Formats: sequence, C-alpha cells, structure tokens
Amino acid sequence: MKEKTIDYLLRSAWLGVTKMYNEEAGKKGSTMATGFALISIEPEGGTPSTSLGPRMGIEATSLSRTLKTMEEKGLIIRKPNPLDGRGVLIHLTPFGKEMREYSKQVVIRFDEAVKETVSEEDLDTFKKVTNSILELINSKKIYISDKIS
Amino acid sequence: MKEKTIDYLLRSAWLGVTKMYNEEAGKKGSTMATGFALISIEPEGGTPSTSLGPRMGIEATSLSRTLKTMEEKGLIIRKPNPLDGRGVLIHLTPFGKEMREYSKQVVIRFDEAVKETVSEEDLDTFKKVTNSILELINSKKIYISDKIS
DNA sequence: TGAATTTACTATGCATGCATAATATAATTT
DNA sequence: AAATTATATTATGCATGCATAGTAAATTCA
Repeated sequence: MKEKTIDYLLRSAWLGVTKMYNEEAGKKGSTMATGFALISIEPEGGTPSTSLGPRMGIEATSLSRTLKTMEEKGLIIRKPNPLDGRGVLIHLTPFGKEMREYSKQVVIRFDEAVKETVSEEDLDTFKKVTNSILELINSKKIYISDKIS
Repeated sequence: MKEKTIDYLLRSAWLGVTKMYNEEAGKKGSTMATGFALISIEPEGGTPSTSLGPRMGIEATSLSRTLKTMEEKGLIIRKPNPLDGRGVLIHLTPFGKEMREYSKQVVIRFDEAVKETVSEEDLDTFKKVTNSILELINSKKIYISDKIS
C-alpha cells in the first residue's frame, strides 16, 4: 500500500470533522459554518463584521452569505455601524446566544476528545506542522507549476 | 491570544491547500477535485468507478458529479462495465493522461515542499495524529450532544 | 424461480468555500 | 474641494462535499 500524501491526510481529517460537526449542528437545525460564526461573535455588544472574517479564517464574501442565512434564521441581527457607514455590527439574538453555547460545547468536546486520545507532545507537534504548512502556502514559496514543464 | 482549537488548525490548513491546488489546477483549466480523480484513475485500462470513491475518500454521489464534468471536458470516457451492468469503467483520454501527469506533479511538489520544511519525525507524528482524529470520528465514540444538556 | 434486498449509479438540492463584479462610503491625494 | 483610491458589503456563479430519492441491475432468500 502506497503511503498517504500529506494533502490526503489533511483532507480526510477535515472532511471527517466537517461531517461530524454538521451532524451535531443538524440536531439543532443549525450548520457547521453557522456554529463557527456564532462562536466568533461576541455574546454582548455588536461585533463588527470586519473582525469576523479574519477571526474565522474565511473571506468577507463567504462570511456575508453565512450572516444572511443566520439573520433569516433569527440567530443574529445586522445593524448599521454608526462609526462607519459601510460596515455592519452583528448582534446575537437570545436564540443566537443559546445556539452559541451549544456550538461552543461541540467544538470543546471535540477538542477534549482529541486531547484524550493523543499526547500533549504529539498534539504540539501536530500544531507545529499544520502551522508550517500554512506558512509554506502563504509564503508562496511553492511555485509548483513553474517547476513543472 | 487564545489558543487555536484543533478543528481550526485542520480547517485553515486544508482551506489553504485547497486554494493553492485550485490555483495550480486553474492554470491548466482544471480543478482540484478533477486532479484528485485523475490521479486515482489507472492510466491504462478501465478503472471501475466503485474503486474510485473509496480511494479518493469521497462518497459515490460526489464522485459521480465530478466524473460527469470530467467527461464533458474530454478527460475521461465512461464505458459500461461488461462484468456488471450497473457499473461503469473509467478510461483516460490522451488529454486526461496528460493532465494526470500534471496533477501528480502538483501533489508531489507540495508533499516534497512540506517535507523540506518539517522533520521526518514531526511529519510522522503529524500523520499519527491525523489518523487518530479520523479513528476517533469514525469510531463514533464522540457522542458530543449526548453530553450536552 | 420469483420476490425482496442490496448495490451502482445519476440527478438534485443544500452547505460552504472562493472569485468576480457592483455599490456605497471612507480615506487619501492633488 | 474634487478626483482617485481603498474598504465594507452584497449578489452571483462555480467548485465540491454531503444527503436524499429514483432507477436499473445483481444478489440473496424463501
């Protein structure tokens, strides 16, 4: 059996987490992306949309669609930002706050479950490697197709 | 600064790889998923569709759509499987074979780039941890919401 | 053997990422 | 101040995963 490539491992693990998170969120009529957003929104006071994208690691355009869905589902309310006519402030509704707690627990439980399975040392190494991969990609030092005929 | 959760690290790394792969594939008018499929298809002889899904780690239904696109782009031809009236055999066209080589190189270059960045030992640990995560998820031992009120 | 079940797809709809384009407002430059 | 540029957001379309439903063929069972 051929050795699995790094991309394959990352992808499998992430697809697995995705499936699991969506299942858990689905039990409460929510979704994974909504859960991530909920967690990133401050429970009290309006959270500027601008800070959310970077915090979640997604593009503003991806976030925008998620927020729209969330507002339609009654989880948040988008209010104009009085300090910047272009921006919006995200406020959690009571329902949003409730779902935020649930989403947080799902993430925490998963994190704990992994920590019970792997040693702290191995986990640190795992974090180090994923960060290296990210840096590698962001550094744009991989000019892959330039090296290919 | 709060520590990043495991899911966040996995997600960021995978999203990064996705972006990079799609860029590389895009240079040749292809896409990441198409590249993965090309790599999994045997270059000579028909590959039964049944073996592709598991090899790629995706559901048959996801694969089906990708294969349809690939056929439309002239990368493959789907022929009925003479041994099983339900199944299909995937054949690469000459163009498909050419693109398969390119896709393989992209994956190999990335793999090599990571290996140049992290030690063999750390990489082994990384693989061990991702595999543990996969097992954890598949074992269904995380009854997350059962533990939440 | 005929009926019931399983398997291999395909079609479709939703979720969620990105990219591009459009719009409105802010900030900067001249 | 007017013109230019940058930023914040939305709308849309594509890519790619899953789930569900439907169809045809194979397999199993009674």
